[in-house]
Amino acid sequence: MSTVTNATSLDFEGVLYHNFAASFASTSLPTLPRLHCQLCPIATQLLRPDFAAPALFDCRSASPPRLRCLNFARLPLGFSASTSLPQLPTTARLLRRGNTPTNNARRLGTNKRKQQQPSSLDQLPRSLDGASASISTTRRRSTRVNQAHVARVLFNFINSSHIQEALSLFESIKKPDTFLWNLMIRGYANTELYEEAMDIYRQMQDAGVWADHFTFPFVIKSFANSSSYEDGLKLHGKLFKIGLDSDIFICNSLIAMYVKFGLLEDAEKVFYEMPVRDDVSWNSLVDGYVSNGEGMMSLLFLKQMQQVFGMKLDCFAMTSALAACSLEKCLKQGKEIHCYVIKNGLDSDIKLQTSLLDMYCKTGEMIYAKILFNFIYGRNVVTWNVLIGGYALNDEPLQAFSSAIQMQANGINPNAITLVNLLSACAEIRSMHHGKAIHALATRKGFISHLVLDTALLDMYAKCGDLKSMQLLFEMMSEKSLVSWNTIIAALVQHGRNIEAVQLFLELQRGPLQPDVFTISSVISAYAELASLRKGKQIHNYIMKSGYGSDCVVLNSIIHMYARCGHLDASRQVFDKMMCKDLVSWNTLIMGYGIHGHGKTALELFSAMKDIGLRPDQSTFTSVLTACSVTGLTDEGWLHFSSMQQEYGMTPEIEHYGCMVDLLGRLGDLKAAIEFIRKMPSVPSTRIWASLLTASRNNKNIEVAEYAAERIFQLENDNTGCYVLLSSMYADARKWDDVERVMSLMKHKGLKKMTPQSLVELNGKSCTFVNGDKFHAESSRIHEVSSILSSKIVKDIVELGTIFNPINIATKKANFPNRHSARLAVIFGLISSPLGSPVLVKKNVRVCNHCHEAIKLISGFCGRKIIVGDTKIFHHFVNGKCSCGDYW
DNA sequence: ATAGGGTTAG
Repeated sequence: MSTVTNATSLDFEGVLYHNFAASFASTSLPTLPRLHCQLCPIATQLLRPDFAAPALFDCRSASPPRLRCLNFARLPLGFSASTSLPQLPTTARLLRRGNTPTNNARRLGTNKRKQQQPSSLDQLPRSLDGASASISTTRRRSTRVNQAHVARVLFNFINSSHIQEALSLFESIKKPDTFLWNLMIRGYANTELYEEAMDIYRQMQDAGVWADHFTFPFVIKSFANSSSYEDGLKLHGKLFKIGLDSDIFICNSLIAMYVKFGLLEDAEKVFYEMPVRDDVSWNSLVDGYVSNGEGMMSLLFLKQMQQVFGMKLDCFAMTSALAACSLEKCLKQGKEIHCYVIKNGLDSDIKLQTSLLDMYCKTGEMIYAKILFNFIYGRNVVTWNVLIGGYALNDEPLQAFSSAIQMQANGINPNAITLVNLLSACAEIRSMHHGKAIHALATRKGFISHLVLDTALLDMYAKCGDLKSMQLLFEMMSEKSLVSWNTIIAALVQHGRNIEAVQLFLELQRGPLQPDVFTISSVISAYAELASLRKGKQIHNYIMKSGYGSDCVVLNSIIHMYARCGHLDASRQVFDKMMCKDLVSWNTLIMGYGIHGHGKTALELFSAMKDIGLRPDQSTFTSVLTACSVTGLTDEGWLHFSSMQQEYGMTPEIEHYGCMVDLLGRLGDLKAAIEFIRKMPSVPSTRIWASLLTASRNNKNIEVAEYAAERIFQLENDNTGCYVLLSSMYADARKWDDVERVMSLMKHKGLKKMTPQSLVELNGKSCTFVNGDKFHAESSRIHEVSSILSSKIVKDIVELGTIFNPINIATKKANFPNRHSARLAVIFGLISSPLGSPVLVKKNVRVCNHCHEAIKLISGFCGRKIIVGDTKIFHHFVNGKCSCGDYW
């Protein structure tokens, strides 16, 4: 890719250091040697006698979590936590187990062979020849001795991960017994070669050798990790038949398998029905809840485990519990666990410390995180990655970069995940420059292709607005996950390329991957812009029937979809019925009321939201300020704009400034608007200049319009909307030469004016109109009514000479305002629907002022409510007035 | 001989 080659000469330290030198200088992560017995300040605080560790049950959140009942009632009478608690203390167990292989490869979906560890076992034969030789010597002795020796050799091969040697030896054995088969299956399963493990198991069955209680845990693990759903369920049935379904090891493996398949109820069933449980059984379920997104359930289960059944939490339980706290943003509970960790002297466990650090990062407590980080002994690349990821997540991209530099200064090399975290920091600050540098670095370091890294790159290009690079990279990716698909579908929707988004969605469905809630909510948004209420309702129905009907993310996008389809009541209904409203649900509904000009209702919702204890975020203020600007609530707008800074300590973003420019424009004070833009702390973007252009259009100020347009063209010289708006302003001012100049400039640039279209829906059928449309079955009636209406009520608002150069007026017939698509659609809606019912029209471009004026009059004349939705807002025309207050 | 754990993308 050219984008990569341009930047390959850049080097990590160089690029980052030069660009972030300032922030680097101010960062002072201590490099002092630290004693790990030294108590960190957080610990001191947590251990103070007056620190009341909150109960885990005290999980107060604004929206009640989805909780299933903990079904301890299902347990047989006299149930105790365990009848066979582990004999070994936890630390000893850990030591005994040694370093288990990381499961990164599994999670990344790669199935690469693990690097073979150098053999440190002296008793191991140097080569297979040696092994065969020793076998042939033993062959002379009795068969029993021979078998035992082969078993020992194979055992050593397996334990030292010499799988190839083990296989050759295994294949040379005439009739391997169950133990030898088990060794082979274990060897493959423990080196993440699950397909091979399953293959050996099948061969074992074919050979007619009985599998025993040692065989199945590995087979189940292989099924679980290779997503062999059907095989897994079948195997459970078989275990029941042969009476092995109560073995503790097998049950624990089954719990883990069901957890991986996302079948929590089945995992619970195994747990409740197994005759004996140990800490692994409990921990597997605690972890099962978290990894399936049920953090609250996990914490409750953990509390029960501890309080009711008197189980002591070990490192595994606490790691899962911390993940649950991160997921549910339960800082108090996280601190309680931190407290527990310190009291039990577990603060030397690097994995547990990293989990604690992650919890503080995910709950947004970066100050705590940094203090803790400084006190972690033996920080590794993962510890650093968590910190860097924390900064990226908490809107401190510069800190993320400077931490990466610090990390290297401490002699720790970045890995692919470090770069993933840095890419999200680049995306955050929309810095394509740094994003590309990291792309180049990733290439040089040989991290490409890495599925997650590639996906992070997709996201970075998407957020920085370079959809071309994004699509190019997507096509080049050798492996794509659902997240990769979701990233580009969401990006296309965000950039208004809805048709392409829907096409990709259909393409995705043809492949092996199944869409999830994120895919579905993106596609709902695409349909919301593309299609109609009818299509929207169909999708709503489809979703309610599918398993996604109670998902918060999906329901939020349905709220958005109905609002965009002009059906605000439906949005409200969905919102009211939602069991799990989150901040996004509120933001979406407030925005819905905002774009429909119901500013007061939007503000009422905003206070209701704050009353239940939800803290507004940047998007909430975008919704609130949009509502104020669309409805013209100037005082409220300024009030909320300043409260977002003073009360909530937020830095307003471009969108917020844009809303304020809209408000100033609405007052007609263009000077104040320009002054406001001039004083903005960030560089004004197209969004800002477009607001100024709109303001000058509404205030008929050509000079300011030219100034704003010039700025827009500097940033985006292919902004079609800007050319069109400018030329129509020149037309209104009868500056025909300028009209010609702008239009020919546009033509010269190869830009095409978007064909205005209006869509009206009747009896479940949607009809699209273009300007001067003659192809509709009812065309003649529509034009007839149009001319009657024009002559009766709107004749004097439009003089054709004011919008077309008299010279070529004859050729512009189709574009006469009384033939504009919006007018045709409105009239068709009026004559085809029952008297009194409202008419809804959707436009793909903004409404022109002639149509706006005309539709206002038509609504008064017919006594009908007419709603016209454009790309930005919805105009509600009632009794000759429009909800937008004639400013849009 | 057997089962479970930390970081990442929307």
